[in-house]
Amino acid sequence: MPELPEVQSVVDELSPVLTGLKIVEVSCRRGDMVSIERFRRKHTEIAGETGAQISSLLLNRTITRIFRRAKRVMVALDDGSHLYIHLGMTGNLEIDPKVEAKHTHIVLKLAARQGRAGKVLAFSDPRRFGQLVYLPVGRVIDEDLGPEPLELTSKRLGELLCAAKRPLKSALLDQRLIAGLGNIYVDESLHAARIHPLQPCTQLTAQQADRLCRSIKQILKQAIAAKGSTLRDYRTPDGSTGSFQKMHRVYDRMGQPCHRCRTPVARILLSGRSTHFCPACQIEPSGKRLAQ
DNA sequence: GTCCATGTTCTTTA
DNA sequence: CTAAAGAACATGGA
Repeated sequence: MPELPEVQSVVDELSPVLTGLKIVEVSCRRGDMVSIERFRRKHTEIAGETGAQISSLLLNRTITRIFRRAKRVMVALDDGSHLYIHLGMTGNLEIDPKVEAKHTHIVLKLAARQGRAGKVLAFSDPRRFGQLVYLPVGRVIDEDLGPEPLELTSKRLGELLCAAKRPLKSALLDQRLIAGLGNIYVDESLHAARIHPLQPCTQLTAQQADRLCRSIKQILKQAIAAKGSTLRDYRTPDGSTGSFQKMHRVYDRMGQPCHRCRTPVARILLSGRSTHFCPACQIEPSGKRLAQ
């Protein structure tokens, strides 16, 4: 479900409703959906142990701030610790769910305070690729994450990318280089910048880096304004859908005409991911390369 | 039954 | 050692 625009939309909705509220009840049904210190693919510990641990760490804490870092919904707590929710592919955060979803794994109850209503926050995720991670005080929240794409300069983007010897798309998906883009927005950004996804990073020109940087920011801003793309599962915490999927130029449009030149959109497999591009307007580079 | 899916980590290979 | 490629995770829809 979530890349940067979807996560930003979730955060924008959660923040005004939950900030300042105190966690008065934690219900963790699956210990393998939570972890401490870092995201783990699979848990080898005794079932339930981490869940109980996290529950006691969160109980009676007050939420001081909610923000986004990369694709993570970050929650700052009043003792200086943080937690984050990574939504994986199908994760969903819902406020005051009317009916409990089939795959709800963690539920936080927040008390009413200072004239503001109490709330329930439910984290559900059918595929269970997501996770709630607790970060103790002092733990770096940026570990292994590259810079935010919306804060990049084209110079920095060029430097980051030209070091890698692989297709541009593969580098753009690497969260250690740039954190927040995923399959949809990489394809859309490359199309907007008229760059071929298979182009080697080493062949990136300064002009292309500049176009790419502008395109990434423009696409992300438009997508945030549209509250993200709802392909299937994604909903904001009040249950509404995003609408940016209507503005996709290449993603999931194989065979349909390119909006710029009417050439049918192509689809290939790259880094194990579906990759969509216009074979006519996403062309080979010309000009001086940033790397040799 | 098959293939595919907005993501990431872990393992294997080069 | 590093970098790249592939498998694994798990569920559900077409």
